[in-house]
Amino acid sequence: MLAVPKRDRRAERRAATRREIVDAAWQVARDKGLAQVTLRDVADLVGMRPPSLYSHFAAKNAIYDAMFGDAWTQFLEAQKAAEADEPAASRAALRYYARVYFDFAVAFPARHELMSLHTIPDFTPSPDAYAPSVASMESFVARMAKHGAGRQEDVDIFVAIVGGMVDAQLANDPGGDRWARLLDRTIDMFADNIGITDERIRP
Amino acid sequence: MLAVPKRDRRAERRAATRREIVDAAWQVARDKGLAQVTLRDVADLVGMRPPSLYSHFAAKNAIYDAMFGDAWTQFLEAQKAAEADEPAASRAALRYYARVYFDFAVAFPARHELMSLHTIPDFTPSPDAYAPSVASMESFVARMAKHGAGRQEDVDIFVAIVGGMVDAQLANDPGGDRWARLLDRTIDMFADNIGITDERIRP
DNA sequence: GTCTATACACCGATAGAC
DNA sequence: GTCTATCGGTGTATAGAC
Repeated sequence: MLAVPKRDRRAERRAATRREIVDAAWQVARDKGLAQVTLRDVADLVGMRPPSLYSHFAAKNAIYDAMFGDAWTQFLEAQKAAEADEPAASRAALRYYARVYFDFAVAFPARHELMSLHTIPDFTPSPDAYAPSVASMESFVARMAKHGAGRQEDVDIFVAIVGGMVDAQLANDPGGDRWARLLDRTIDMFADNIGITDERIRP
Repeated sequence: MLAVPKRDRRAERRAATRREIVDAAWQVARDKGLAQVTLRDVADLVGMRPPSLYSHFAAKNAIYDAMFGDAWTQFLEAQKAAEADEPAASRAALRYYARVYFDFAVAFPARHELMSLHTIPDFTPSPDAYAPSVASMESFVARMAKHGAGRQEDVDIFVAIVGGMVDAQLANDPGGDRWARLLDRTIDMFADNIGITDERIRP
């Protein structure tokens, strides 16, 4: 027997307020940096006093937790949206997966810092917030497997080198393209190692 | 005309106290994390009151700055010490460079965080503290050039993928060897791409 | 249920006595 | 050079107004 989908206006309002708070926290993170998010700044943006945030989140880290889940959900959607233009050829597909992740990360460094670096003291994502990250990884592994790169070792190397290119770009040439230009060639290195025989970029 | 090297006992004592403070800060970073270093904890370890630290460092970030220079000086020395066992064959040499950096970074995560990630808010290394990092990079580029991998693009990719392996290891398998085991194969990918023809590890 | 007012402990930093 | 005292700012907890 199915539950009747009765609307709960109170719950809707609560969820909307939580959304407002998380969005405000994103804005502060974008403007001042992830670690510079303070409850006072967030409260100012949503028109509350700082302690009022505790009616919606148990602690500051609970806001980070919601942001973490939010960020991976955003990437999951970006991943799904990117399916439409996914190339059929294996080498081109690998380049495309790397580019989708790279561009997503570089577009919003504070978000990438929260998603991938473990830089916020005493913050560990909850299982709920971690779920979209796992879903994204599972979807990614399935696609890698289609191109003969689904072994854990292959995926581990791919994830590490793409992450390394992102971090090098953000740390050493923020706003530039010094490592972005080298991404295709780096993925070709990987594709050669896996044994993919499509056309490639010469060093 | 050479300056007479006259000893300055006052300056020596000052330098020794600075060393004590920096070492205490390293210990706190090792025990609690880089961002968890507080002036109170450092002062406790050296037997001072927190404000007394300001007689030796202008600000907390000045301590981080000294640690940054210290860390890269340590790596510079590790690099020099590793020269003795450097393999002659190019592929083996590249693997060796990567391993020296990887092991150094993984041995002390908080130090690596300070050296490579830019995770401390409002901290930018001073030119003085940056100098040993530049010296280390110049020495590294010269060695890469000996093996035909001295172009900026080659070095950029090498640095990014080794850094990516380190970060993946520390973030996803701290204390383990899931990415450490894949480092040689990853460097082989790079060596193949450069056109080095020594023996290699098959995927 | 939601928000405010108040308070607390801790942080980096400064001023001034000794 | 080191101390005490103190400042403004932070995350957090709680009592109570509405």
